Amino acid sequence: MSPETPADYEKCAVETTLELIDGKWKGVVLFHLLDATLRFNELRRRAPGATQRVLTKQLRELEADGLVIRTVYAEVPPRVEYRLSPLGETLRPIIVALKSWGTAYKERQLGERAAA
Amino acid sequence: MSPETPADYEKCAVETTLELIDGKWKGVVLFHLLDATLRFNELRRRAPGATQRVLTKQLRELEADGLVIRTVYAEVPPRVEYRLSPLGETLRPIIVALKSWGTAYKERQLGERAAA
DNA sequence: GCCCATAGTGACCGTTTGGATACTATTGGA
DNA sequence: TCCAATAGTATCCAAACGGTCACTATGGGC
Repeated sequence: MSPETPADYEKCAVETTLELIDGKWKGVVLFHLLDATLRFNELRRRAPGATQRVLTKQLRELEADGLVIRTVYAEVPPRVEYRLSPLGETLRPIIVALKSWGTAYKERQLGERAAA
Repeated sequence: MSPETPADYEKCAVETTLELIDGKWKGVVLFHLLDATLRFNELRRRAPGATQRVLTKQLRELEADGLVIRTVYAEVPPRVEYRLSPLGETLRPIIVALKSWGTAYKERQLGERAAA
């Protein structure tokens, strides 16, 4: 891990961030938690296509990485809420940037397809 | 793919971007191409750990997605140069943001470990 | 004639990732 | 009494991903 050159060090930093937000549904989860605290099934509805098992796993990873806070209420039926941690909050500009870039990219593609 | 709600649409946009820059070495490659046009082996040196096969594959994906331009010179020994496309250039603020966030994250972790 | 360098490709393999499906506990309501 | 809802687990499976190793073409230098 000791950086041989400054370039090596900086390279790793890009990867570090990507590893944390990489996972098929993590982007979706983080994006929706920007606006609100959500319960498990609310997240499921916002990530249609994600199975329970996978969504659970990704949420646990986000929690383990300190980006998301999971709060369990001792009720029946169970209630579990997910929200961004302060650290997760610092990702906000990045998530927003990813979203707007992706939107522009998709629109560009539509334009190209229309032209063809 | 037709969005059922605005939220669904926006979610996909985050994923769209992540899918393009996801890949173990794509972040590294893009980061280094921010500064310079690089030959294949120059990129290899900046991504130590990536094998030829994998690096080639990721470069081809970046090329196919229109983020990177690959130029082959008919020389011997071969010379192939990689540089950001105009579209890839538009990722610059995101790459820079990922890098600085990752740097801060790693420093934070060092601080925590030192405190423990 | 042989080796070097560059920028790959091809065969093979193991791990990780995500997905399908079925199952659980608890309690309030019909 | 039986069913529904929530937030999961458990088990099994397929595909994707990355890694290792060997191999290629070409022309210049020794």
